[in-house]
Amino acid sequence: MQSCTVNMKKITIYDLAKSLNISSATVSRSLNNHPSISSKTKKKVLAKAEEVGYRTNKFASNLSKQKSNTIGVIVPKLNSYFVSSVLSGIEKIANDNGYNLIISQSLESKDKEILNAKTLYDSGVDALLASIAYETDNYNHFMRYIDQKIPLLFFDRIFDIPNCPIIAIDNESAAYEATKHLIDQGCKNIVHVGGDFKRNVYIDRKNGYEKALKAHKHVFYESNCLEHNLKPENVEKVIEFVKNAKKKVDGIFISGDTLAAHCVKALQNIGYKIPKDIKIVGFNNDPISTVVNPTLSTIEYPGYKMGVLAGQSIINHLKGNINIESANSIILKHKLIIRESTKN
Amino acid sequence: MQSCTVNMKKITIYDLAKSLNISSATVSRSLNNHPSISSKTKKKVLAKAEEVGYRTNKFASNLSKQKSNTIGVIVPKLNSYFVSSVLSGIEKIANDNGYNLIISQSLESKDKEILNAKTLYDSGVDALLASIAYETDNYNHFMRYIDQKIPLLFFDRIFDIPNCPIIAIDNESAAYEATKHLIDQGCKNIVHVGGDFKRNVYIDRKNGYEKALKAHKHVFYESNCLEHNLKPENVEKVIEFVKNAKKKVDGIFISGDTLAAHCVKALQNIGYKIPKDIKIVGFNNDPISTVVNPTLSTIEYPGYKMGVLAGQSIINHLKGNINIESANSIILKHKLIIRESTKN
DNA sequence: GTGAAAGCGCTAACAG
DNA sequence: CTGTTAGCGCTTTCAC
Repeated sequence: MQSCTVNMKKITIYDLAKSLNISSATVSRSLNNHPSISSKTKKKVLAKAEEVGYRTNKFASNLSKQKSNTIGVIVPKLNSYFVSSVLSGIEKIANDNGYNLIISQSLESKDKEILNAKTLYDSGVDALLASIAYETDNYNHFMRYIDQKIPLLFFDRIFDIPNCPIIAIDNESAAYEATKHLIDQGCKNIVHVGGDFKRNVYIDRKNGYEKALKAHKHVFYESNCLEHNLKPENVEKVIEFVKNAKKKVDGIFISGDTLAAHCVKALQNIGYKIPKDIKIVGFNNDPISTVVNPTLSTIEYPGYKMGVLAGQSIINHLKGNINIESANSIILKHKLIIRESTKN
Repeated sequence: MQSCTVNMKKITIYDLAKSLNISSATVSRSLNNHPSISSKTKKKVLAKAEEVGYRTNKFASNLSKQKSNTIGVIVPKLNSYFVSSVLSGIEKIANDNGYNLIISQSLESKDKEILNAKTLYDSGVDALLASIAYETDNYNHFMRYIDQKIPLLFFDRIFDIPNCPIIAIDNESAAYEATKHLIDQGCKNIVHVGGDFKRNVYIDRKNGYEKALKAHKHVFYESNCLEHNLKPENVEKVIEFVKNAKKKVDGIFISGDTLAAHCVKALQNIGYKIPKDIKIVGFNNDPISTVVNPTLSTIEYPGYKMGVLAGQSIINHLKGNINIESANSIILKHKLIIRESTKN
């Protein structure tokens, strides 16, 4: 590796062409491994390029080719265990396939999401992967992608747009299993704490909770469903609810491990025994769930895998391996993990 | 918001120019809010642009302007609480200032980091923010940025390159404080578990640990320093060490909360009382540290803030507000947070 | 197998 | 205040 200490001007294919006494077209073709170039010239060009440290100018190339080798990603927020697992998977696949990732976060704001979608469009991303914000209630801002036939895939927090692939888990049946597990363990009055019930993820889970109750001859009370942003700061709301409940709460299904873990601690602080008095199931299988005492029963939520599949799926689209019209929905398997917080 | 269902061709400034009977230059200037255009024409152009759904082509613009409004980021790995906090901060600032972020992860591999650095360079990032991989042992692959005067900033895992700004915390004194705290609490034989001691972050902490011991008349043993990748899977190594230690271990300073939390649990499982038998201090103030029982004393490590500052610093450079030659190092304040795991 | 030349869409120096 | 024009660096069609 030569360390180039001279502050050299950026060199172009013309420079290469000149110093080799060939045309810039030949240089370009050689660099792109075009079949109709003799391997001799190719070698010559490559060697020279290496020698002088030539690096292609992607703007020019993209402008000319009208594609960017870049995939845009919009997530609700970056600093979440689940999201960063997904991103890690996406990045792995993208990178392995020579794609760059432009990542932006909506911070759960619809306006920011709209802006992000615009910016990424302007940036000429070849495809967009999105997981939508709490606030977002329509998909107008994504129509541009669809109109321009830019592959668009939603993961986790999804919209059901015709012909638009999605990757998610079956939140409803996951919630059903979680709730059923609590029922099986003998819980008589199970409370559900979920995120914004406008979002597919959370309304699906609520529905699963409801179905499980009804399927097992429990009464479903709307009032037993707490809508909550799932941040640990708000653990008090849950605690208050439990304390003030007319009928003793003996089971809680919470749509997030971090909050669940904090609930465990907070409930213990005011004298409840977990799992004896109250059994708790979380969601996500965050690392936190194995550390809290008692360890937390939860739903395994395959973030990294979701990212990998999202990446592969969109890249397949881009490479034309899959007919983009045949929108495929991928539903990943979840898994109920039973730990101490629901033991009998 | 009009939903354009027709699959329209992408429109350019020439289209706008033609339909308004003005020159493309005027359109361009209007779009960029150039001072020397009458607000009347500006309005006209903007209106038309909005009407027909014009979006600027960044490749052309970037090619012409030789800048991309894009900042590259290389992190060791995406799925870490600390990293995602930093990224969240960077993204916030970048987005507020109209910059895109291209994010890539080295997965702690030197080769991948080199490749990422190349790719981002090719992608024409205006600046690069990097936190280096475990494996990386030289900065040749960053020289290109320096040669081309592309602002380069290291955060957290840093290299000391002349004139290259860094943002980090004072790991040595943080470790010193953590160790001193254990000493103050009466620990007589304190073990240190750190990451790869080649990395500044971890060697600095080790040095801080050593200095604290020596400053307080404790003997420093190299053999009491465990080099470790800090993944919870390897908690056994720590446990084995503690069990087999000739002199009873009564304090552990661990360079990461996740591992520390798992150590707490694992040690409890084999009969140790925390903090009575062994006191433990972690690092990072991850959410996990407040959930483990006993809660974990740790060093607060301001990830989000680090990201914000990294973003601001690099954007200031880019905007020319700060002389790029005056490389400024920002050392963020850390804070020892005392919780139950070190109580007496 | 290689070269010439016309773009890709936008910017900016220069002219008016 | 606005228009003309020459690039930015690469790709690609059409010739040879």
